Amino acid sequence: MTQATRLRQATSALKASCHQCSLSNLCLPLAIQDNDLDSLEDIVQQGRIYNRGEHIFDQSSPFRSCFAVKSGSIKTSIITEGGEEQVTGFFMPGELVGLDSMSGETYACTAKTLERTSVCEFPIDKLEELTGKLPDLQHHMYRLMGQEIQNSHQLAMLLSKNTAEERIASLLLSLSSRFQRRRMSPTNFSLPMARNDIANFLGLAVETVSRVFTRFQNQGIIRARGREVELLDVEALQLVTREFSRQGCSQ
Amino acid sequence: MTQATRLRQATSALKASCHQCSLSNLCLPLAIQDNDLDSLEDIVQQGRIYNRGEHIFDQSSPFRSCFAVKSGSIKTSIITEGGEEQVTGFFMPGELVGLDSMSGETYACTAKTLERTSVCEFPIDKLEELTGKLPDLQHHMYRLMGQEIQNSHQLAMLLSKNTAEERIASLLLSLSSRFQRRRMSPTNFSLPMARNDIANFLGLAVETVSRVFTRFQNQGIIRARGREVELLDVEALQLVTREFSRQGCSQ
DNA sequence: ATATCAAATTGATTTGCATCAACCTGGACG
DNA sequence: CGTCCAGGTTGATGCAAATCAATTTGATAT
Repeated sequence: MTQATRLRQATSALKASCHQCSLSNLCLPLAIQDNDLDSLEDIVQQGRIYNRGEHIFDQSSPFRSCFAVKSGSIKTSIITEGGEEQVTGFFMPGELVGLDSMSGETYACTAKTLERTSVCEFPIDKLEELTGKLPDLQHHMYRLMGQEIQNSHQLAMLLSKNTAEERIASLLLSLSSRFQRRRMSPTNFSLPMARNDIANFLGLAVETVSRVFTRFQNQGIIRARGREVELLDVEALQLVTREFSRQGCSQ
Repeated sequence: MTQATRLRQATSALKASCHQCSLSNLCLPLAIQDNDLDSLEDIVQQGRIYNRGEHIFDQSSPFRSCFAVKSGSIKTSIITEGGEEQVTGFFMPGELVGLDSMSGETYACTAKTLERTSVCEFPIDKLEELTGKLPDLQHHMYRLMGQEIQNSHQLAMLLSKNTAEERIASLLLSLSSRFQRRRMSPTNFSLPMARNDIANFLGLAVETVSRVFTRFQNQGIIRARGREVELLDVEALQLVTREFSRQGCSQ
């Protein structure tokens, strides 16, 4: 092993090994032929490990990279001039954070870890260069960004048309399916975020979130103690999310 | 003029002339060097003229193209299983419609004209191919999609944190600045959409929109008669949008 | 002109959730 | 072991906006 190699491995900006990553079927490698994976590995940087509550990047600071969650979880939020916070998303392993910032020279939001979290960093200039060479990767980026727009539209719809119960049921189901895709239990999981974040994300007061949780619990739909949640009746939850529209087209 | 040329010009899929288009400083050409403009013209199709209320594309139908508004205006909306509509955006000349659909094989929303409207059509496969060749164009697409995500986050914030007055003031100011960028009066314009669409977009009841309009009118902030709007006191409007956060950080 | 129908306005009442306030719970730490 | 404090729960009250209901206005056709 040369000194240079040893040095490179010692720096914090280690190359990540997408080849061996367990998330390669969720993350960017998903879009890439095996023989092109090297070129992705060439640009990716292994980020350091963050403790709970640390900032990955801050709103208004220079936009340099997108980040893929490797383990742990992240919340993104916008801070208004008045100091109000609006949580815009929660991100789980394999998901890409920072796409909304592609519109400018600075980050459009702040990304904060919800627990001990590790990430992979994709410097945006190199990523753009690479997507120019790999049509499949470019296509995947478009897909991801399109999906992000849709998610955001879904959130807007939830906020403008649905009751507190419907919003919370939707969030629980969304988390459930995302845990499932990551080969974790879809009915028995630990919420990565605090009630406060849930409330903020869903446009509710903390008290309301709390009340809905206990109401669901009393109805036997879920069992919750702190952040530990068990979905006892998924169908009932799905029913809740559609309650509004069911009334709209009854008879 | 050869017969072939004459024929080509007679078909509905005429090539658009981006070179001569007055929107070239707003639309995709914005991102392209003059000498590359030809390659954009090669893939763009001049769409037909649509009357008010016609559909440009429908949710769940095969996703083929993005559309740039040439004249007129468009609203996009999602229809839920329950038949509920949620307006997700309004689009003015030079703006690109359909970016949210890049995530899948079908359109994620329905695009409907709000008035007599003409569009340019960009077949998505050709557009992707071209963005692979023109880094500036690719960069611009990323920017546009990132902006779309941000817009949607802003909307979510508006819906979850702001009062009816604040939402409507925001919309009026957004329209105002967009008219201004198009060299139309920022204080004197005609709303392209009905009260109903405004209400739906902002998560309000039509009655509330109506009431806020008259309240603003009585306060001398605007003058409105049907769709004709005059902004009499822009500063007051801006103040309304910040009222919430001002209270949050007073003292 | 007049009829017709959708869009918009205005008023009265209800309601879901925010807000205010008090109290619990559990983990960190001296 | 008790203290502290943030995070969470529960209860009482108020309010902004939805809903229900009735007109009015405006556009299009007859």
